[in-house]
Amino acid sequence: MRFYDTATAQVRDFVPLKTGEVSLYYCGATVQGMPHVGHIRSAIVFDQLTRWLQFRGYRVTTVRNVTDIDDKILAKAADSAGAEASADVVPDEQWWALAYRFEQEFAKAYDILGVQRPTYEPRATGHIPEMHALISRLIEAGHAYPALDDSGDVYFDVRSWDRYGSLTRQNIDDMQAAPDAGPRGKRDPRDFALWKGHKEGEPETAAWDSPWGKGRPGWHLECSAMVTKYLGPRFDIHGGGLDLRFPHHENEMAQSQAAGDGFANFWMHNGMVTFEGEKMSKSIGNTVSPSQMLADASPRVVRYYLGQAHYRSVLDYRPTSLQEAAAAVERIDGFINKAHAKVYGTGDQGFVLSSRSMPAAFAEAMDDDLNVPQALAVLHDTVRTGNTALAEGNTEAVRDALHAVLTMTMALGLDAVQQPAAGNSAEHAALDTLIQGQLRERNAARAAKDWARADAIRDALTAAGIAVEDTPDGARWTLTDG
RNA sequence: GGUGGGGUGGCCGAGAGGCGAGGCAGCGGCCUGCAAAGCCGUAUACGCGGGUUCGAAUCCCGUCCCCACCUCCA
Repeated sequence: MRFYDTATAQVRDFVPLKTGEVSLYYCGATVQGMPHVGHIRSAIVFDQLTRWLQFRGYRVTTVRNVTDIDDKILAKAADSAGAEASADVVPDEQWWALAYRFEQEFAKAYDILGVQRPTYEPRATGHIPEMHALISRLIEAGHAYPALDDSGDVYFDVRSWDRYGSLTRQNIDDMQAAPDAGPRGKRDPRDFALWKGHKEGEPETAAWDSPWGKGRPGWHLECSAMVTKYLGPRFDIHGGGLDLRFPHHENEMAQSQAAGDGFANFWMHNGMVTFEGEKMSKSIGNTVSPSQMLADASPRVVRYYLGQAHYRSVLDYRPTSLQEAAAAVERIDGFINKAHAKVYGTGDQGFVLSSRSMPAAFAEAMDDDLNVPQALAVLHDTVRTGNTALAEGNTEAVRDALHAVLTMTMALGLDAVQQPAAGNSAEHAALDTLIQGQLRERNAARAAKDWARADAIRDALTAAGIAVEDTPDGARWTLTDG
């Protein structure tokens, strides 16, 4: 198994630090607003990674943080005072209530799209003591200092750490300084805040006591403190969006290593979702939310769409994208349904993920830096083989293809999405009874070569949203919707 | 200015020296009473200009364009 490691800029063999176990940390959301599809892609990518590692037999410990305190959360909560209620504004909302409200929106989207819950999902505000400890270590080691003014901030001393910039292979002196950084009591404009002193006007609830005065944590520090707490000073993989490479991940790495922690063995970054060629982001305002996508497509289709490209490539969203994904998913599902009926009849057959049913080419693709597009090509090839077997009535071959297809969809997490209620419900059974009656009548008409009557019955069913297909084993019906 | 990543057929999207991944759409055919679904076939694809090689989308040189990061951002 090998992955691309951002820190070394190459694909390297992946060997876990502890045999049989993998520790994975990936950056979750700053819960300052509604999730958009870019956030969700990242979660799906690392979910695919987690599932694949699990499929390969590793015990995976996954940590995804929630940044529940930051400038924007405080600003938005402040803005909500006396504001009109709207889609994502609750008047007079406390910052912590706002953060939790959006945290739940993210959780909802993750759940619907089948993103496994991480082993731990720590919130920044719950780890203040760990952060203080890390800051103290850095100050003692001479890599951090309290602000030279009276802001109460504590900064990381970039010049004191000669490996600063190594993650992104940048030279400090070549970097552009922040536009309006100002002196702010820093030794170097690129020094970043580990601890932010409490400011006039900020709520008291957003300030914690510390050896350096009241304040709140800096963003980069949170992650370092939380990774170490849950995964130890050295762990296997640190993930996140490509946009977090700098400064966020660079700073995390600098402060943790300067404090003496080994930190991540691999850095994995997912590509951005763009909309008409431009990065989807809250600041540009060109975002598409998961709920918008889910209004047009089933969760399975959305999951397929967001997970189909290679994780490191840009995924450009276009209006027709979901329809194309839907057609591909229908092709897969059409085979699964027909094959299932052929092999197991109407009875439910529990299916267990098994490496024996996994085509070698699929596994090789996944092992090779998670090459999902190539793995999907294998999946589609298997569907074709299965469809041919179905047409030939070769039940053995249909069963093999079905098992292979189910295994692959499970490995990709496509089976984990919440499906619309169907299948075994009483409603479905009632509907089936009624439709079977119609189909019997249609069959009688067909036997009598009364095509007009046969087609009228089919047209009526079609109009009701029920598609009829004639197969070698008789007519089948499916709901057109979704 | 610095650092990364790209430009592949109508669209999406893999590959990275030698039988044209896969999906979507299109066209032709098979199947069908007709459909649907499925299957088969079908494309002078690799930004541009040079070069290396028996052979280049893949390597080298040059060149144009795009995106991301350097400021909160998955």
